[in-house]
Amino acid sequence: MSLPHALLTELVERPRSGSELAARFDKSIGFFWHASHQQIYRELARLEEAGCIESLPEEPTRGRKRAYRLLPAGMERLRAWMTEPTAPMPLRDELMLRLWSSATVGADGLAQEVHRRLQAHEAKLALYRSFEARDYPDGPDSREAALQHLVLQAGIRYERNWVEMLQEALAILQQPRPAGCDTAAPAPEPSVPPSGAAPARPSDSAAP
Amino acid sequence: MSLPHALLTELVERPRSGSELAARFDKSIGFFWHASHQQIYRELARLEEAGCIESLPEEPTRGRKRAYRLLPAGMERLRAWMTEPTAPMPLRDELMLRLWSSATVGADGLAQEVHRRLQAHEAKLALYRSFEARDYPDGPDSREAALQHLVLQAGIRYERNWVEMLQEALAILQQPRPAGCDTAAPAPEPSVPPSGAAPARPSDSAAP
DNA sequence: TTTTCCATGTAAACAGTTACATGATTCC
DNA sequence: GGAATCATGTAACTGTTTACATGGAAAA
Repeated sequence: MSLPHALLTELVERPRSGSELAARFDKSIGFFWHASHQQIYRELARLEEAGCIESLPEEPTRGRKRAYRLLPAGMERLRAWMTEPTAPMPLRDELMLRLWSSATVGADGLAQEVHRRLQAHEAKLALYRSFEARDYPDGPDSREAALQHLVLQAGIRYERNWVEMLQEALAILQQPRPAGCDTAAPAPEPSVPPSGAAPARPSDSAAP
Repeated sequence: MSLPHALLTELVERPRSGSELAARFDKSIGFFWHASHQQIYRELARLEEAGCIESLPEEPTRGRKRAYRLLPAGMERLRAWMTEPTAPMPLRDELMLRLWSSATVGADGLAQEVHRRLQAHEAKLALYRSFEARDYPDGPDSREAALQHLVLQAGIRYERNWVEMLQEALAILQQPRPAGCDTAAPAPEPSVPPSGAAPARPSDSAAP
């Protein structure tokens, strides 16, 4: 239930249309929350019906821009939300699952996939760092800027984490084989090791 | 589409029942993929219908344990999945969104919430580290153990990231106010400031 | 036997994704 | 005028969560 509040926050500053909001979700807010335009339009309709926002061009027009303005009820809802408890969002990633599976199933072709993802995360890390260099070049920021800077730094750390992780994963996947295939060539893999072959099964005891 | 493959992976070693699988999702796999027991039972039914697994006690019994065994088709599906491309999972967390919102709406009571989350992540970090100390006490692991160790390390890094982040967030939230009002006192917010007023608005230019 | 807990489910609501549709604007 | 693009939607599907229901086993 975070999307409506993300939208309300964006409307505090000034009225915006769905496409403007969608564009902002690809930039700043997108560091830690993503939303497609379909989600945004649907949520805007809900918020309007709930009396949190109002459409400025009053008649519903398809194809023409339609800005929404924050109403007092929306501001109230936003403030109430700020003090509610949050639940930690668990780490959830398919590539991690595959690395786990590869320990029991075999690592055929996985190095290639890991390498692809590594490149993607490196690119994103570089992008975020360029944002940081451009938008926060000087020392300590004001309180407001510091909070937004912190959010960007979270994105940077997250990507850096992935880069380091995947580099280690590559090292493991390529370790038993000699050199020469660390960037582009897919690592040759042992074809189907027997299922019970893994000597260590820490997962069986990985809880108190 | 990762849940079925997570289940299939768990069934490679030996047949397991729904509750056994659910228990494992709270431990090892839970570091990077979570699933409730409802999801698991539904997915097991699907996998059985698809011929990937088979139920050992053949008649469907409600209330009694029901182990599933991996079938060749399931193993095939698992192997095919290992080479498919993956999409990076974007960072998505509600507390980050609130930190962002607090820059424009005000930070009332947020420090309290940040502190609560900080404690939760510290606890989880300590738990994961204890797993690591117990399950991987000695030096370098075998290839299989190294992969599973890496997954645990990813969880550790993820939690450590959060701890560092939230500590900084606390420092920011408590910095400008001398004392006493960092958790309860309302921050006066500019009621609809003119759009260009903020000194730093990196979000407006945070894209190439 | 009654209670309690465990294991297996069912049902409904919601969030998010994908594919597609339509009206307006702009550019040639 | 026609094509391309932008802005706003609709519809269907999948995945996830929440709440509840039921049968069996074990314990009191």
